[in-house]
Amino acid sequence: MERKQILAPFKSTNHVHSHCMKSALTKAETVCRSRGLRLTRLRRRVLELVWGSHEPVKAYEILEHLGKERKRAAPPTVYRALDFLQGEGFVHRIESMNAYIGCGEPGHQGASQFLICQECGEVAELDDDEILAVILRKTERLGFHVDDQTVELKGLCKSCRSV
Amino acid sequence: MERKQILAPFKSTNHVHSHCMKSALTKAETVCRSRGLRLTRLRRRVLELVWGSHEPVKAYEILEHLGKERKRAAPPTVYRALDFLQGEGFVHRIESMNAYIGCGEPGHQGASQFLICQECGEVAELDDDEILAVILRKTERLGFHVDDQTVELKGLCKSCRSV
DNA sequence: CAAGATAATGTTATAATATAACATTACGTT
DNA sequence: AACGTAATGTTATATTATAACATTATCTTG
Repeated sequence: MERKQILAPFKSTNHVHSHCMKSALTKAETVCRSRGLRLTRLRRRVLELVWGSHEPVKAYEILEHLGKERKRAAPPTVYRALDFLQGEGFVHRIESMNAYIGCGEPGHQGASQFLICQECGEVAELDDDEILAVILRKTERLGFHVDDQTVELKGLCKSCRSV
Repeated sequence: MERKQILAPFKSTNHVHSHCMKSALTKAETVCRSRGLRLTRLRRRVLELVWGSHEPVKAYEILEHLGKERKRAAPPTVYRALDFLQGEGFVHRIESMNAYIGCGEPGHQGASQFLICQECGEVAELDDDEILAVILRKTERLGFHVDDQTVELKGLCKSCRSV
């Protein structure tokens, strides 16, 4: 099977978000089980909160939510959970926004490219062979070895363009 | 003349840094004059400090330097100067590091790709046609219109690989 | 099961990064 | 010189993130 290159498309208007979230959580559970990791109640809840939308979520927004549910929550609580989720490929950090987004293919370890709509805020995630290939080709020519890529593209998604 | 695509290469060991800095400042002055902008003493000094090395410089590092030279300096002093310098294409912000680097082609308005060596810290800057083209091609296919790209590639530069 | 080891979370404090809002100064124009 | 605008100064505070140590939960093994 060919590798999936559009990990998360922009959503259609009739997309049922609860399905995305549920599917992501189930996938994360499966991956954790197979990797011998603990998707604790806290980590699961943080993952859910990140998956609350297809827009990047800030650490302190998550913190606020948690604060309503438990006695209180301090920043390390959230940052540690996010670190775990990031490390396992369940969420990604959008560097240019200091925010987090659910991974379209939970547990996926490749290099992603993010398309961020400045109008609606939604983010799509690609793992595009050709983009990666050209980046590697051009940088290798300079003797550079890429370990980690940050590719964040801001602009307008299809639906926002046509409004 | 073909457009320059390597705006700032990794430096050779015998590179004379004062020349880079001087050339960047001169260029910035010229560009400001032609755009009717004021490269004030403060802005010039901040630009110099960013150009102090080929590694990204943090806002608060600049602030500290300024603090030694003037009575005191507050954050807005630095951030405002950086905003100006960024806006005119004299420095770039490296999003994944919260830091700033001199633009290899001061005043240049294109989309850059940054190669960041995790060993020596040095940054090279590209404005690569092919990378840009593939990104535009693949995103346009999805109906997405790119306004702004962040491409930051972390890894090992040639000299650090061969050590 | 109990005891010890390890992993996860809680807690307190503080560091690092960035901006808002308003006051003052410098500069260009007439 | 007077005015308007741009730049900088100043104070306060918002936002983002981590260090360090205490406690609790879970796992492992005797």
